[in-house]
Amino acid sequence: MTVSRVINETGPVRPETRARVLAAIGELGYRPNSAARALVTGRTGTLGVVALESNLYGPASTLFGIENAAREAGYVITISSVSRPGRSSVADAVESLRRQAVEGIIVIAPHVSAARALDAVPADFPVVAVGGGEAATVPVIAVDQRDGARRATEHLLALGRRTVWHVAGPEDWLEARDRELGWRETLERHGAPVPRVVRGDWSSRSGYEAGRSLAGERDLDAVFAGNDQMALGVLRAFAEAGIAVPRDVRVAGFDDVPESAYFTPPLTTVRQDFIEVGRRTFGLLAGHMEGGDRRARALVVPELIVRESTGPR
Amino acid sequence: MTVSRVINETGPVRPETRARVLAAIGELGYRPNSAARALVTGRTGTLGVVALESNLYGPASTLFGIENAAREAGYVITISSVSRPGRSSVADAVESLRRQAVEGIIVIAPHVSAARALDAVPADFPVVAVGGGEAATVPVIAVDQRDGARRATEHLLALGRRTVWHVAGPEDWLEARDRELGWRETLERHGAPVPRVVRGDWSSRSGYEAGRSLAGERDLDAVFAGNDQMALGVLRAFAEAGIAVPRDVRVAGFDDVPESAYFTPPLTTVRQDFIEVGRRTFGLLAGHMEGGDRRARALVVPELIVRESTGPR
DNA sequence: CACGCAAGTGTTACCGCTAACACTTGCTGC
DNA sequence: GCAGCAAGTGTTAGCGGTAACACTTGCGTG
Repeated sequence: MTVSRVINETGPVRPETRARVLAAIGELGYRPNSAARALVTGRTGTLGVVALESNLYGPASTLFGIENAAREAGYVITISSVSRPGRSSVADAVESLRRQAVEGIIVIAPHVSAARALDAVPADFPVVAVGGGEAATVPVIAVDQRDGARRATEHLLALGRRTVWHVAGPEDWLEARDRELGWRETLERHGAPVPRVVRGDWSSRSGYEAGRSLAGERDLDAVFAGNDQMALGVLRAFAEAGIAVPRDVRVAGFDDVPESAYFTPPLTTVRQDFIEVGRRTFGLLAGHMEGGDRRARALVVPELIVRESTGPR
Repeated sequence: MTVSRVINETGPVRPETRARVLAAIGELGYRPNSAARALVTGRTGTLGVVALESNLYGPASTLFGIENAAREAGYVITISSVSRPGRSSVADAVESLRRQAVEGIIVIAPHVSAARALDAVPADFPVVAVGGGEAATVPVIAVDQRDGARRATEHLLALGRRTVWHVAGPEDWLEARDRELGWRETLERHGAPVPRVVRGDWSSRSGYEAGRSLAGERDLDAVFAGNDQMALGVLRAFAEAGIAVPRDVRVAGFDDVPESAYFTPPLTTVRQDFIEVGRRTFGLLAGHMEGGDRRARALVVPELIVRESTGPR
């Protein structure tokens, strides 16, 4: 019992006794048994993260932001990855984490089906979604995708472009929807014609194919790609087609991956602060665990980074 | 007791009884308490991963490969991230995971200081390192960096280049050392002069600076960059300096990140199969946990991917 | 000088599960 | 007809901590 008091710093212990306990701990290599402690206290000090098994820059960065904030608050993180987002796979991951007795769960899967899977989680269990959409029944933190898309689109229009074409992400990704929506709204508000949407899957390859498809269009003078990887593919396709960027066509992306400043040409893009997203996500979960509102929302504002790909050159 | 038997499928239970138990479980929403189970069995079913807090493509991919293999084997993964590799930070992360009573630890930190931190782990505790160097006192799995560097360098020499310059990664990274070693050995074996090494930090920015520094060199006709991000920076610097790739200088990278096929020009690079590394890492740890050899080693062979940046065009 | 009280330490019970063993039942084999 | 055995189920103890309470000691107070 005295040992317990020394370790947890609860209750009074004579300094000399404390020293003897600590000495014995060092000598014996004693390590408290976390299972026994969890059993009696009912707390595991563990949070679960459902992560998409992808190297997409955003999700991976967010994961580390969460881990950081959680560690500072004394929690450890258990991950359960999901190869493709889907209602049942996300539900399975959540169930697997709950069996591990995590105290709360963060879902990084900005996907329509993931949002649906979370509806099934009991209201008294703390779950938070990153980018989970406005209709979610759990607290959601997100970067304001619509606003970011608006900024990029307005930037292109302000350069005197007649309209802006869009290479969108997969239709079942909420972020792709919001970016497309922000782009469309902005065009309409400015009275610009809304061209057909070319859809990719976030990969550079799909951006390349979109770029080849766009290269044949007349009246093509500005392209807003749904992320930087697809923008890279577009740049590549245009280079092969002899279309000069930014002279003939201006191109913008989304995310500001660290490489985008070194594309040919350097890419104008919308920066998302993923580390901040991670930290705020943890904060939201912590609030939820203390009985906060299930309808809590947090928005992170993105920032337009202007580089040569839309430059006046 | 009968419930325990049903859940764990140990011992005989009459089918009808099993059905009733399962029905009750469903009805009550019963979930076994993992802490209590861990307490009595002495097994937590948890593995720890010490990961570098970075978006480097390799480590993140490896992490998912490990998670996948571990999940299939019935383990869950707890991560402890480290902002910068160092003897004490890695040791802290290991200690933090051991307090969580993980059954084994995988360290993804191919860094000299990480290797030293692992020497301090007791021999009877299962630890495996990814890319931990040959001198490590724990089992190590690694991609054969020297061989990959050799392939890239020989490819450039075979194109009739007089010699190959190298943009190396940080000196305290084992992978950077091995790639540099493979490059140097190959030049020496072919009787080619060994130019000065330009060193970066894996980032595109550092590659760009290296490229600017190289752009002033005479006799520059081939560059082997330590990873694809730095190669991208080199390509950018050369483009700005009016050096045409591959016509004037040929450039190769390392990693085969998905974007490298869409660089300008598409990048010749050395592919590492990180998912395979992750799977084999888990396998090695599983072997270690069953009392395997602490001196076990596993090598994954990389593959040269030839694209336009070294092309004959 | 008896009493109350705080500091410091110890005792007991219990968290929820499973290993080990005990018990009941029905069948097989001689 | 009974020993022996397997199937199926129950009982007991203990994993290693902590909450709650009990106990001793020394001190200040009326």
